[in-house]
Amino acid sequence: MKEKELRRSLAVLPIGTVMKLTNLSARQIRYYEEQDLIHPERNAGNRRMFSLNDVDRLLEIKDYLADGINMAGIKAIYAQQAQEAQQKEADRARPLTDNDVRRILHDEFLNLGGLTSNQGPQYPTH
DNA sequence: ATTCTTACA
DNA sequence: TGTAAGGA
Repeated sequence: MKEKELRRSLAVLPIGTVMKLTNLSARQIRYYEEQDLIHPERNAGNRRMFSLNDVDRLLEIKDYLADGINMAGIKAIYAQQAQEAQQKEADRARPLTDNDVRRILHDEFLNLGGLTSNQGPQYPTH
């Protein structure tokens, strides 16, 4: 199921198409790029080329804005998501250490006592 | 015809 | 954010 993501990442849409797909003005789209909320590629003629992921991202940005969130807020959201993604990536490559096991066992002990309510930190499964 | 950058009676 | 100007 990785061919799909590859296609969604292909930058094949000119700004005019993206404008119709998102109902955003070229001005707004370029401004969001300036704010590093999106990173469309450039073709040989310096024309911006967007991927389907870029379009989704723009629609997402539009929703956040409609909910009253400002540029800084949106940047913060994506910054955090990027951070969580990196954390997940880090856990993927690092096998559990003895300390990890101890911590996991300790946390489970607390959960059994009903001392906590929600999910605590997640650990690699293999 | 489209899109790009820069700038603001 | 819109829009005009001047080039690609």
